[in-house]
Amino acid sequence: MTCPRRELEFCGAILRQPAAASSTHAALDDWQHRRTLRPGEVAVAPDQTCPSVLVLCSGWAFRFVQLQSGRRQILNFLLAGDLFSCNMVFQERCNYYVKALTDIQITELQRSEVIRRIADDPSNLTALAKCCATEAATADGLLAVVAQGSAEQRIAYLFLHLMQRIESRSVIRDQRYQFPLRQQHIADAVGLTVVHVNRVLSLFRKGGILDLSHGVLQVFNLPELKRLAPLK
Amino acid sequence: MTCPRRELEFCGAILRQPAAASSTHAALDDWQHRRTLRPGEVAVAPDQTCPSVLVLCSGWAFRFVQLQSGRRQILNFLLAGDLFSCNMVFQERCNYYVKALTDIQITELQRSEVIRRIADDPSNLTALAKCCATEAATADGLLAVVAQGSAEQRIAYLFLHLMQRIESRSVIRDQRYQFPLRQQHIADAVGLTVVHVNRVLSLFRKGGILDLSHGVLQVFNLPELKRLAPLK
DNA sequence: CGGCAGTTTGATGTTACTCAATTTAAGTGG
DNA sequence: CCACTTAAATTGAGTAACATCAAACTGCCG
Repeated sequence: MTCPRRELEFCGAILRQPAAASSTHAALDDWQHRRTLRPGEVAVAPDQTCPSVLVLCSGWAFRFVQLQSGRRQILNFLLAGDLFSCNMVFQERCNYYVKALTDIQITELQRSEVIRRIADDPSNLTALAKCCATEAATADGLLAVVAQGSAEQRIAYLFLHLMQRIESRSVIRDQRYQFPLRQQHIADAVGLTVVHVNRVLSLFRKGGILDLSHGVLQVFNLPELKRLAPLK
Repeated sequence: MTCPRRELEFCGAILRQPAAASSTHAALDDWQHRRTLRPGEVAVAPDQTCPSVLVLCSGWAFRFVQLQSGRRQILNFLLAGDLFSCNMVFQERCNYYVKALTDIQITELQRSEVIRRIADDPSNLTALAKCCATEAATADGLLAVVAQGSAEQRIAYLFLHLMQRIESRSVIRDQRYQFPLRQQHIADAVGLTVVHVNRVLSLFRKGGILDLSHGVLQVFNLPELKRLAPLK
């Protein structure tokens, strides 16, 4: 469709390419299916079994768990091409929600077919492994910074991390990034309150480091931002 | 050796069983190797390339990252049978430390052989996937509780989580668990200071919930402990 | 006995939370 | 285009949780 070529990116792309030596696009359509969601709509929830492997194909989404205290923890943000999670390849049940942040398109891949392709082609297995490794490293990094860092460090880290991921997908001009996050999302991702996130963002703005508004992140002082983030 | 049968547990056991239809134990010895470490010794560090897949075979260890602030974040604790991390199966380089908490034995598996066995037997792939899924879920859970929970909730969660894992490996009597953690380790795992961990532990003790001393965790009021932990 | 690592306790400081109100931005229907 | 509604961002004041600093205490080992 209007989907960019990088549609399935990391794991996804590599899952798609080595189809059984049949026809190119026509044959693919019967094991993959497209779905569209509006902002705020839930793509998967922990109680439902999910028969297919889900890949975000355009837009932004986020994966989170709901705590019984009423709070939620955003585990990560999903960008175009991201697998919802690597577990999804092998597990029917997931223990998290995925919600659309913007308008999104998601691709549903038939699980059995995905597994077959992985078993068939070792390079696919390697690709999946790389995907798992990245996912794990991301989780570790966020844990470390949330557990050990100050509010400024947490937010700086989150932004840098997202910036890198966006950069790997598209060309950035003038250090401007499309950033459809609300302050509440940032808060839920790094374990702060919205109010406090707001204060830190104000500080960053006044300090000439960056400005996030109207869904656009603009970085003025990248070195300073990097200095704040405690690892990487 | 003196290693219990559950040596390689989750992934490990399944990696070992389906050897190429050759002899049983004699043939295995040439692709796996045993190493012994004392408490505090480092098994792997981020800068070194690691030619083999490492499995903890006895004792306790922990995986952590060192932040430039001087703090460290313990990512998880390793029990007998645990793979150091699932990434290790495919990646030579790891971006974390693993350090012995007690006397430990570790098994080094030749990576190429491990990969071959996974590729050969689909059930091994499934086992590895299950291992990744568990690892990811664990990471997500810890992140959520560290980001969103109070000091008491964090510690309660960590303890419950470790208790479950110990239970899955051995029989527990009287709610007594071997727990070789120092308070510093708890602090570094859940993002608190030692002093504060100490206070919370005192509270738990005075509240008749549990007592951790001399390397033994004894739980008196399990329901209350569970009530504290915000998820699971 | 002295030294060391770990634990415990107290006093004080600071970060980040809570509650509450105001302002701005973004829609929506007329 | 303008009144009306709603969601998001911003600001202030008071508070609670946790950090920091410092010291004393414990058990252990040489």
